[in-house]
Amino acid sequence: MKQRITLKEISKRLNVSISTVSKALSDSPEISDKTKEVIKAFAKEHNYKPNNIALSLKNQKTKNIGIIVPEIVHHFFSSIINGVERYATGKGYNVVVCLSDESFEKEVITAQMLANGSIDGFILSLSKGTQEKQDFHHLNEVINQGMPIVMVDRVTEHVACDKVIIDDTQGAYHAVSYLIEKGAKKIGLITMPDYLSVGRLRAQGYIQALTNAGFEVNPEHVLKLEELNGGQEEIKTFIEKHDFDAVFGVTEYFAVTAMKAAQKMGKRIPEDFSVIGFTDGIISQCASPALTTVSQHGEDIGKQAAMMLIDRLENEGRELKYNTNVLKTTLIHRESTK
Amino acid sequence: MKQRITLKEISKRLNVSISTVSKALSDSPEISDKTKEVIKAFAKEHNYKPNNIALSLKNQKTKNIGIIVPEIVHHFFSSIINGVERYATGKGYNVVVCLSDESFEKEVITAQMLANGSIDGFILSLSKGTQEKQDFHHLNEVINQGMPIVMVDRVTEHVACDKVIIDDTQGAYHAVSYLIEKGAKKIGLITMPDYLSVGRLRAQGYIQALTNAGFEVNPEHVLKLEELNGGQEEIKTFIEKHDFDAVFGVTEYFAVTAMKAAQKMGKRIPEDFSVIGFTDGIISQCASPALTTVSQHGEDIGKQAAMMLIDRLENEGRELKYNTNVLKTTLIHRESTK
DNA sequence: CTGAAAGCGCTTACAG
DNA sequence: CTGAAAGCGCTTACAG
Repeated sequence: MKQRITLKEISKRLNVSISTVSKALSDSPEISDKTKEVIKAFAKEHNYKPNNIALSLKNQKTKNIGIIVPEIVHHFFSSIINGVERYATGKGYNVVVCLSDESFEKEVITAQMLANGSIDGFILSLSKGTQEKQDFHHLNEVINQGMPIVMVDRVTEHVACDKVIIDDTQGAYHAVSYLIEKGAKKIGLITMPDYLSVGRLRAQGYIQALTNAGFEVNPEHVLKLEELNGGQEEIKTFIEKHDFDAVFGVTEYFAVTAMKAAQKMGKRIPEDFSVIGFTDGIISQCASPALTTVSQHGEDIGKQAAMMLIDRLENEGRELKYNTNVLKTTLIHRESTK
Repeated sequence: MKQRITLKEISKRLNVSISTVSKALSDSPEISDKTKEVIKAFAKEHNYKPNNIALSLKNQKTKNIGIIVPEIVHHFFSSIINGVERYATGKGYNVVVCLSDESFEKEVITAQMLANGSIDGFILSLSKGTQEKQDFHHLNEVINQGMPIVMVDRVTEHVACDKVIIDDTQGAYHAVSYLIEKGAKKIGLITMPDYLSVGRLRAQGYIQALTNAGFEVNPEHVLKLEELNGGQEEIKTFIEKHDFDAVFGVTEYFAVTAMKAAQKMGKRIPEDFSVIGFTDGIISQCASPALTTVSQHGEDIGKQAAMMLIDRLENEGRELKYNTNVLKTTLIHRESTK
C-alpha cells in the first residue's frame, strides 16, 4: 500500500526544486530538455498523477458538477443523468449525483452541501415537496453565492437561472388530439396534483385538445393522483366507472396501469380502448401491447442542461443572460393506439 | 454575485488572526467566550461555510466515493446506485457516479481519473468489455496506490478486494426448479455469453435444476445473446422453433421479450407457457401479465457495498481482510407462472 | 487567551 | 535554466 507520489517527493529524490519538477512536467520552455527528460521519466516510472484536490484549491475550480434529482430508479431521471454524464465527461467534468427523494428538506440540505465548494455548479429538478411548499430560498441563496445552477423539467419562475424544459402542454395536446383523430369520443385523463408543474401543464394540453375538437371537458373524467408510483386501486375504479374508449396518462406508469385495468375488464387494446402515456421509457416499450407515448427525450434534456452549465462555468467573465431552452416532444406510435 | 467568505476575510474584518477565527468556529476551549461569540455571529451573518476542497487537502480525505457502472438507464444498476447514495449520504459522503458504457477503455480511463484524488475509494461493476478482455490491471494498479475498491455483481477473482454478489446459480436453480415443479417439461434458457460471470452462473443453475429433476440438458434449448438490450428477432425465432412450455430468461428483458413472442404465437400465459425472469425491475412489474422473477435486491447490494467501502475508509489503521458478501435472491411469484 | 508558523499538493510571478 | 516565495483555504502544534 504505497502512497501516491507527490512533486515534493520527486524533487527530493531528484535533488531539484519543486518548482522545477512542476514546470518540467507541464513541459514549460523554461526548463532544459535534459532536466525535463529525467524528471518525466522518473514521474512516469513512479506513476505520478497530480493531486486533483490541490489543483482544485489552486485553480478555484473543481471540474465537478452536481445533479440533484427526486429519484434515480426512474427511467426519465436516469436518462437525464445519462445525458449529463456523457456530455460532462467529454468536457472533463465529473458528475456528483444526489437524490432529494422528493423531499423539500433533503433538497435543501443537499443543495447547501453541494454549495460548500466540492463542485462548480449544479443541475436540479425540483422535488415534489419543494413544489408543494413553493419555497425556493435555498436555491436563490446558492445562486447569490455565485454558484450557477440549471433547472430541468420540474422548474419554477421564482428562481432566475438557466432552464431546460419540454413543451408539456403541447405534448399532451398532440397526444389527445391524436386520440380524437382516431375516433375516440370519451377520453379519460390520469394526472398529478396541480402544484406539480408538469402535471398542470399536461392537463392543460388535454383540455385544449378537447376544447379544440368541440368536446366538453368533464371534470369527472379527470383523475388526479398524489402518489406517483401507486394508485392502482384508484385507477382501476376510475376505469371501471366510466366507459372510456381512450385514456391519456400523464406518466407511463399511469398509462400502463390504466391499460392493464382495461384489459382485466376484457377490453381489447386498441380496438375497444386506446392508451397514450408520457415518457418513452422501458415500461412503454415492454408493455403488451407496447404503449404509444409522448417521448420527452430525457437524455437530450440532460445534455442541454450540462451544456448550458459548463458554458456558463467556462465563460464566467461575460455575464450571459439566463435562457430557457424548450425542447420538442415526439409522439411515438406503438400498439396501444389505432 | 458576491464570493463566498473565507476565514482570512473574517479575520481581516474582525481584526483577529486566522487561527483565532478557525478555533472560535470549531468551538475550541482555547478561545474566550466573548471572542467566540463575536466571531460566530459574524460568520453566521455572512453565511460562512468552510471550503470543502481546502478541508480535503488538509485532511487527506475527500468524503467522496465513486461508483462506476456499465450503464445507468437500467433498473438494476440504478437501484444499486440508489442503495449506495442512501447509505453514503447518511454517513456524510457524496457519491460521484461514472459510466463505463460497457467499454473496457472507458472503464480504464474512468478508474484512473477517479484515482486522481477526488474520491477516497470507489465501487464498481465490471463492464462487458473488461470481462471479455479479462484485463484487470487498471483495478489492481489503483488498489496498489492505496485506494480501496469494492466490486459488485459483476466481479472477478483476479482482483483482490471486497465484493458484494448474489448467488446467481442458486437463484436460477430455484427458478427453474419451480418451473419443473409446476409441470414444465421443456424449458428454454435465454442467457448471455459465458464470459459474463452472471450469465455463466445462472446458466449453471438452469443445468443443475434440470439434471436434478432427471431431465436431459439439450444445448439446442439454450440461446446465448451478445446484445443485452436487443436480440428480439433471435428470441422470436428461438421461441417459434421449439415448442417450449416454459422459458427462463437471465434478465427481465429477455424474459419479457420471450413472453411477448409466445403471446404473438397465440399461447396463453401461464396456461400454455410460463416465464421467469431475473431482476425484479419495473419491466417485470408492468408487463402483462406481470412477470414472475428472481429478485436481486439491487438496493441492498448497493447498501452493502457502500457499507464495506466506508468501513474500510474509516478503519484504515487495522488492515481488514477482504470479504465477499453473498446476498440471497428471492423468487417473486406473479402472473407469468402457474 | 491570541497569534505566527508550518503544512496539505500544487502553480506561477519573480529573482538570480 | 533553476529555485525561493507566495498563495489557494484550512487546521493545529507550538510560542508568547
